[in-house]
This record gives sequence, structure tokens and C-alpha cells, in this order.
Amino acid sequence: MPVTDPRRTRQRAMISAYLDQTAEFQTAQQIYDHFHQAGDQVSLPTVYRTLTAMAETGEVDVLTTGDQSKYRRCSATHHHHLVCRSCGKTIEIDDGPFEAWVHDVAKNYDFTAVTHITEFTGLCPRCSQEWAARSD
Amino acid sequence: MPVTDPRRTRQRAMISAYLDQTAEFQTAQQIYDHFHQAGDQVSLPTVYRTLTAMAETGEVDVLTTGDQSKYRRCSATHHHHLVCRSCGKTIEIDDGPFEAWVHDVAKNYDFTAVTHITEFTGLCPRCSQEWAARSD
DNA sequence: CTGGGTGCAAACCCTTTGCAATTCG
DNA sequence: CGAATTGCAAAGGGTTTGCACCCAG
Repeated sequence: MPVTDPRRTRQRAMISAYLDQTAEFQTAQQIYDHFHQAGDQVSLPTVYRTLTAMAETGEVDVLTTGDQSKYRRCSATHHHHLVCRSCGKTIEIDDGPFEAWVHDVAKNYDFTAVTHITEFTGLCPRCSQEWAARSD
Repeated sequence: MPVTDPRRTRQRAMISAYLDQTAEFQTAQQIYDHFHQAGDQVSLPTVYRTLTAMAETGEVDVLTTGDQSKYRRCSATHHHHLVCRSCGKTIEIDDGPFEAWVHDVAKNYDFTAVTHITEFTGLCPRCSQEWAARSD
């Protein structure tokens, strides 16, 4: 890791700019595909390297779901999701007391630049019934 | 996926029993290694298949960090961790208002068997200073 | 100029799957 | 006995790396 600031390259500018205009988490592959469809050339390894570097400095959040990682500009509003682990149904939920708690935690331990990733998994109403019916 | 209850096999009993006595998240590989060192034979694919099945029914929690998945018996007390993304230092933190919020969320959307995975990443006091010093 | 960045292709490694043998019920 | 489960080996697939070329500073 270089001690100096990273060099400004076309690829990094593109990736950074693209992350600015997208609020949702995206996979490296999705970001790569976006540029390819637009006709702009960036290699997949470069996407990964750039995102990894940005994650280390806290510029992007990384969400590692089961199969692959997703990236999102850090400053974006934090959404939290409630996901049904049976059918995959996803509901966006409000923050509740969460953000305040995060702030307290960071303050208590003198941590800075604290971001959080939160996932809820459960069974949605429909799948709850199915599971109840099948548990013979 | 069988509609009936899973068959009781030596391998599943071993894995289940082992998870009972361990509180921390562990990788499939770690679980596999444990049995190998103890001289008990279980194949790695079976460990994965068993853990995946248990995760689907909510018997175990799955934590997917960057490189690999970790598993833990679900009923264990939920810990949350604050991790420094620079040096890796980890602090265990209290739940605060979190558990109550989770309960509310589940209730509001009629979800059942809701578990949650929460990760905080930030910069610990020492690394905060280093980053501040280097940002020239 | 010069060292960091990029692209390509191949390597990596965790995880999953095909298939024959085995075992629970 | 029959179907679910296991084990082995090999495939899969997201991510990383070696290396030569290129470009920002």
C-alpha cells in the first residue's frame, strides 16, 4: 500500500463517479458490466483493486453476502434490509434507534469513521406458515 | 430438500454436538479440522451440507465475512463486534437498544425466526491518528 | 524518467456437485 | 429394501496475483 495519495487515473475516476450516482450496493461484476455496456474500458481486476483500496480507506462500504461482495459509496444513507431466508423477499426498514447507538459505540471506544453493515434474516409471513405446516 | 425430518446420522450428531459446546463463530474448515484432529471422520462436503441445512432452518447463524463463512449455533448470546479496518483490532460491544429494535422489526413485518448479523467497522484510536497524520 | 496502475491470463481457494457406496429407518 | 446421506474427486465461480506494458506526476 503506497503511503502517498493514490494516483488519479481514468479508471478510478470512472469508478468513483459511478459510485456517486448509485445508491444501492453493487457487485464488482455489476460495476464492471456497467462500464462495458457503456463502452468504457475497465478490467475486472482493476475494479476489484480499486474497490478494495476504497474499502480500506472507508470510502466505500462492503457488504459480504453469502456468495459475493457488494460495494456502495460510504456516505450514502444507510438502509437496512429484512430478508426472508426462504424465498428471498426483502423489505427495507427504518433505522429506529440504531444510528444513535452506532454513534455512541464509536464515541465510547474512540473509534472514528465507523460504518456499519446490518442484515436481518428471518422467515416472511408466508414462509413462516409453510415451515409451520411442514414441521410434522 | 426432504420434506420430512432429516435422518439422524453420526456425522450430523457430531457436528450438532460440537456446535453446542462452542460459542464463537467458526468456519466449516475449522469444524472439519476439529474432527480430524480428534480422529473422527467427517468429510468437508458433509460439514458444508450439514451447516447449510442448519442455516436454512435457522438452527445456526451464518456470518459471511470477506473471505469465508462462519457458523455458530443460533441460540447463543448475540455479540456484536467493532472491528478496526486498518489493524484488525476487535472489541466486543453490548447490545444497547439493538435487540429490542430487532424484536420490533420482526413484529412489525410478521417475520419469524429473525436473526441478525451486525458488523461495525471503523478506525481504532491508534489507527485514526496514523490516518490523520498521513493525510497530507 | 520512474514507480504506481492497468490488463490479461492464470492461479487461488472456498464452496458446491456428480456419482457410487453406505446407512438409517 | 429404499431413500436419504456420505465421501471422494472434480468442477464452479468469485477474487486475487504475476508480469509486462502504460501513464500520471
